[in-house]
Amino acid sequence: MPDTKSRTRIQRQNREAILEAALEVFSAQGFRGATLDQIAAAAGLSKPNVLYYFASKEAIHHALLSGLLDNWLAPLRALDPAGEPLAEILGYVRRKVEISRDFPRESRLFANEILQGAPRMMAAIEGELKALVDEKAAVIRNWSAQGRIAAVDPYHLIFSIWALTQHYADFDVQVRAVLGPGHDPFAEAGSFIETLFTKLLAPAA
Amino acid sequence: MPDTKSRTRIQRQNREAILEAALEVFSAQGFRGATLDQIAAAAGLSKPNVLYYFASKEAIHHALLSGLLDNWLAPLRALDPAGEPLAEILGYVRRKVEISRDFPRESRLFANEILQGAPRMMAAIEGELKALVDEKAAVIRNWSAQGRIAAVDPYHLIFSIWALTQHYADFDVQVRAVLGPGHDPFAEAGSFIETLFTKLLAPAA
DNA sequence: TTGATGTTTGACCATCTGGTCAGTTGCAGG
DNA sequence: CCTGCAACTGACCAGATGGTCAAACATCAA
Repeated sequence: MPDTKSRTRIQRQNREAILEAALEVFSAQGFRGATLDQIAAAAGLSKPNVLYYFASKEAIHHALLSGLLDNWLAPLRALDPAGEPLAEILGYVRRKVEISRDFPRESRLFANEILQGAPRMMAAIEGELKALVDEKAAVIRNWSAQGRIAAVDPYHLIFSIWALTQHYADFDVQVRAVLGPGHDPFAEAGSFIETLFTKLLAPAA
Repeated sequence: MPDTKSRTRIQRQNREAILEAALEVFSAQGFRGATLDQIAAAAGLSKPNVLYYFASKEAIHHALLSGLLDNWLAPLRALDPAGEPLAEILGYVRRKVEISRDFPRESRLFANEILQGAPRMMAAIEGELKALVDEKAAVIRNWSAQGRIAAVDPYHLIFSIWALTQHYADFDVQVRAVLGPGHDPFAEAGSFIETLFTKLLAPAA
């Protein structure tokens, strides 16, 4: 199992193909629902060959999840304490909507993991994720205290942004089934959610 | 497989025990992740005995899902076109929060199903669910047109209620991990979400 | 060309899992 | 007490699945 830093061209290509295929399969079927044969077929490789690049099914899943966390936290990390409060929060919202639109499989992979009790991500959630949220919640609380935005619980503000944006990726089939054809769920959601938070955060008169 | 309408006391008890156990296991592991052995163990029965009451794993899952839909739609169904608009919508929100608090496993079962593309629920979603949402969306749109609440897209209003309330059931472990101890997520969420929609729906001055 | 290393595969294995079945046990009505 | 049906079980099966391995094949520098 060659996983030192020295990767040949073929190694890089095949590892990439496997991760892409695994994302497709894991996000649609969950960890236990996915099979190595499905992943191998989707990657255009034989099963033993897949296991030549990754030690186990677990290892593939783990590689996906660790690669995911940074991208997942980036939008919140970019929230600037020195910026204009409402613009910063709406910017965060917009970035999250875009991520849901452009990376729905990643969102579903994450949702699957949390739904099952986050067995393989608890550490990251209690560590990195919580630390970042704590930090940004303090920033938002400060903005509220200064009267620059309405007084809201910053944690639940963040949760509500997660809930609203991820919903459109995770429950995509339901949203589309209910809306019927001729809709662009993410575009509509974007402006709806923006309105929602604009009204919520308007400072008291 | 005795599933006529005539059920003995033991039949009722054991079927109930199996469904309860299956809800626990399916909601935590997803359909493919769950095994009959787990369900049988959780129900305190042997595997063959479980299959004496239900024809297959599929049949158990199906029984759970069909029993679920009605309870799931009830809160929206209760939204009264003749009532006071804001009170009706906030009442719907409150009912959904309570359901997330009291039936988180059912919420996760549902979430698992939708996440995987709703393979066993598409019909119900495109049928019953869509019909009910269409009906209530028309009611809400009417309220908006009359200026009794702000002008909002009624579909995305309903989606946002689903997203916010179900998030606290489906992502419970994440919410608790981030909040840390000493919190009552559902109580806090309840008042946060109520505030959110109150501000959103306030009619234009 | 050749050897060495990296890549790929068919065949195989142990285990798990949904499901079957013949037969045993329990129980209620006569 | 007995009979007949409901309830239950151990043993078993076939297919799926994660993973192994020896051997074959490709690639490339010397």
